[in-house]
Amino acid sequence: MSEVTVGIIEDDQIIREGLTRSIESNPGLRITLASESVESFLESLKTNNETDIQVLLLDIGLPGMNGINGIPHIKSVLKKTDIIMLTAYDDTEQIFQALCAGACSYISKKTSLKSILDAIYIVSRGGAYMSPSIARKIATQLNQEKESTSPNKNILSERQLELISLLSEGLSYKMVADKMNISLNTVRSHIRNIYSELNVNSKIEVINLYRDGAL
Amino acid sequence: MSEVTVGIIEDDQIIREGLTRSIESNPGLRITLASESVESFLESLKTNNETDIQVLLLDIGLPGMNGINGIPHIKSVLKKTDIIMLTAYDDTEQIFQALCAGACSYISKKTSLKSILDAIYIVSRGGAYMSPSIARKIATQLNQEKESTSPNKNILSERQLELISLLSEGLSYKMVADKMNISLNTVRSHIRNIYSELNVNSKIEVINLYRDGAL
DNA sequence: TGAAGCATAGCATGAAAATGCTATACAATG
DNA sequence: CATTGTATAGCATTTTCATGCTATGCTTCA
Repeated sequence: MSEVTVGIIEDDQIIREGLTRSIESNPGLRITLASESVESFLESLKTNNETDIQVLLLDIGLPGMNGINGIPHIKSVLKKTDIIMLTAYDDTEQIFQALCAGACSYISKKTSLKSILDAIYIVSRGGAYMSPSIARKIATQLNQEKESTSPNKNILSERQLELISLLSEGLSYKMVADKMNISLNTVRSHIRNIYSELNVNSKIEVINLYRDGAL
Repeated sequence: MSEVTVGIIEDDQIIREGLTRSIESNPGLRITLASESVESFLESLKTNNETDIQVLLLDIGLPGMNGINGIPHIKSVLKKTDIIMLTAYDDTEQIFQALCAGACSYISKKTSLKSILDAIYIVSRGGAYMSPSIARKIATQLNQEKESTSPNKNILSERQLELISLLSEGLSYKMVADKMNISLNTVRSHIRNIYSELNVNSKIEVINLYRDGAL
């Protein structure tokens, strides 16, 4: 397997050069561009006509544009580059913003150098790396988002939910009946019961509730 | 540090017993309960009055209630237990459902035994473990909620999107027509055009695309 | 200036869904 | 042992949807 090309955007010169040295000392990795801000990074890309960056280590706290806001700009030029956030801030909000903006991994600066190198390799192979504490924050956040005390939570039976799940895939009553091995009329009965329990009167409304995790 | 107590719910006897042996052979870990279904697990908890399970390995494909649907039931009894999904299915939808339901980690059954043991330790210390490929799926999913990789992105006009938006709220054609101040037949025309542009043939499919941010 | 795209509108028809009833079987529960 | 809840099933009716056509007025753009 050929070399993995790596970029760095990090404003702290000591950290940036330390990372550069560590990465360069690794035979499978090569730094193609290291900058101290998103702006200068994008400019260097243009002037050097450099596009070979498979993995980018990106700080958040930067002079000028911050790392998260910079992601769309970077992605618009380097469409195939995978971005690893490498940052001191690791609160849940920032993690989510970064991932939603297009980062594929998020690592705390406290992480060992070895783990950072591991992460680069993992990402270059199409994976993503999340440290245990960050993975936990993601899990906790996801699980709270739908922990809503919806009044409709748990009022439907397993069978009813199964039926809704099929409906939500776009199946007709007839297809649902076949798939669940029940008659078309039974599907209708279930639907009637579900509608009256949820106080709705169309498939769409039920599916919206289902997809919002309200059931 | 004291022993980590572990539970297992897995219907395949060979896998269940293999895991049990591997875990028991590890001095820091102890199996307190291994069951072949959520139902029998909950029952055993009751009859044995067992509540000491710090980490639970949970399969999805189980007889009776599936693992994801079982999470709320388990959590209602074992509030402090951390759940690791250990399963053969690893599509994005399932991963998200599991995490949203309250699992803190998700591991493919293809994962090495060592990684599974690592995951148990990590979780018991308050972290979470995501394999590279699963972490990547999570990152991709989060970021797709705003990205436009879909071939259907931007192929619909403003007016068409407005119409879909109303449809997705559960309005009928008639209600949409009133709200948009156009005739019922015009709504039909729009729908026809939308269906042919998206290559679908039902409201549900369009709304699914719309809600997935694919339009 | 003519083609292309979009929004508008109509008519017609068969398929699917929503809704009104009733009814049986089984398990759990008080 | 009667009640409640759930899953099953049937029939009938009205409404809504999906889809086949055609057609006009308005931009935009080559």
